Amino acid sequence: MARLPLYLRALHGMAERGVATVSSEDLAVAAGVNSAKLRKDLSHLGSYGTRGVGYDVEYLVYQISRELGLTQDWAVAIVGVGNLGRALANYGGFVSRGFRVAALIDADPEVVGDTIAGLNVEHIDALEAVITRRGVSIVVLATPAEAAQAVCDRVIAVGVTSILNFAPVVLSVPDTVDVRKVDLSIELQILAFHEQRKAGGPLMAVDGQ
Amino acid sequence: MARLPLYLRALHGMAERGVATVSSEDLAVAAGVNSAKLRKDLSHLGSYGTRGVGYDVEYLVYQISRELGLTQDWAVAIVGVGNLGRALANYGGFVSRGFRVAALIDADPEVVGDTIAGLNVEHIDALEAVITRRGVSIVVLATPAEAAQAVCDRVIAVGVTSILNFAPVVLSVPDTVDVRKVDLSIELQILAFHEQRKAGGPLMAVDGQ
DNA sequence: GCGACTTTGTGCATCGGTTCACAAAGGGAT
DNA sequence: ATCCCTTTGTGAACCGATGCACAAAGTCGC
Repeated sequence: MARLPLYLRALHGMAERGVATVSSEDLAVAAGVNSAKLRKDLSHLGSYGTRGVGYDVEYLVYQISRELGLTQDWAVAIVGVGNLGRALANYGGFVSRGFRVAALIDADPEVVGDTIAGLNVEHIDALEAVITRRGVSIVVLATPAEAAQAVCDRVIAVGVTSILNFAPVVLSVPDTVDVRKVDLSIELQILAFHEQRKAGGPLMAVDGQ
Repeated sequence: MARLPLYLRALHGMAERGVATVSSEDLAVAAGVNSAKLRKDLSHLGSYGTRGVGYDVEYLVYQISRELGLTQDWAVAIVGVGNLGRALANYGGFVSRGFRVAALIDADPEVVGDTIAGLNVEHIDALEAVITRRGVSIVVLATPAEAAQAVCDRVIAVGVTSILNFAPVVLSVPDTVDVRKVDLSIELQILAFHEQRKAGGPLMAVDGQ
């Protein structure tokens, strides 16, 4: 389920604060979900709590981490080292959760060779070689929209099946490949939509007759 | 609906390529959705196509833009000018869709006073004043997790009701306020989860007995 | 050891969204 | 003008997710 990372984050916070045991109700509040939903998620995942007590925080952290595959180390390549790619390379949230930025790749000769976040930026020509050699299994696309599909095709050709796409295009991929999309501009547009609703809905413009 | 921005992007591309009219089927493919869903979305929004022909691209662009509120100019403030905040400030995708970055705000005296993307970074003490004076209606939170809730409370207090949150925390807000969350680390965790599934599911570890 | 209380796990009803499939509507050719 | 072909708009079945409510299970105090 897509909510497990949310639970995991809440649990990590509790573990740090020394909480040993937590009820579904409390955890649900911390994660911002319904408690029945949370219990169903956890039961579906096979983990057991103790009736009358709750869930053991440590044990649950371990179970969810294992389910999510965070007990292993994932090598991530970031393609496209513009402003966004740079920010991602420096983002601390990746490392802390079992993800390791293993390669930075760009097409701009101006950028290739630079050192960012301790990594050497490599040329797009070496894309396939770098991915294969470093065992990269997840690729982050932070390229311009025009370049995204081509890069996508190339990384799929060398066996990558998980892609996080920041480029504002709909990637076409075989259905053996998972793509997750983050489009910053779309998020803002959705907010603007709701904001406008609050302000009284779309104006009653005299439409084309 | 949350899919309107997707349609809009596809339509913009078509308009640029000189396409005058488009069928629900073609547009659905371009946006990566089912054609019946698309037709239902569009009909629900009140726009009309022509049976036997399809939709007029220009007209549809206008209708959707109006529905999303993109005919007006939205002032956005970015709070937290770290790597991510900087990337967002420089991101071209905002401006091109009716969003204007009207303010950059940070707490770090080292950063305050810098000019980024043509804007002066202002101090967090001036948060309320800046938001009010510049007519900011959407706030982007790119602060560390610890600071997010406090900033959130302050901007809500001066009337902001739309927040785009990049900080990895669950914000607690009154339900008159819309919050959209983008958590980069969670996206990667979901990919890792699927990736692991493909590789044969969680290992059959000898669990705690 | 026993009873009252707490909390999990889940059956069931519900709900919203998705998809299918088709009738109604319009365009174009003859 | 009429017929056929294309495409929309939507009724209805379907599906998964959600939330309620409760029985089963286990703890804690006495």
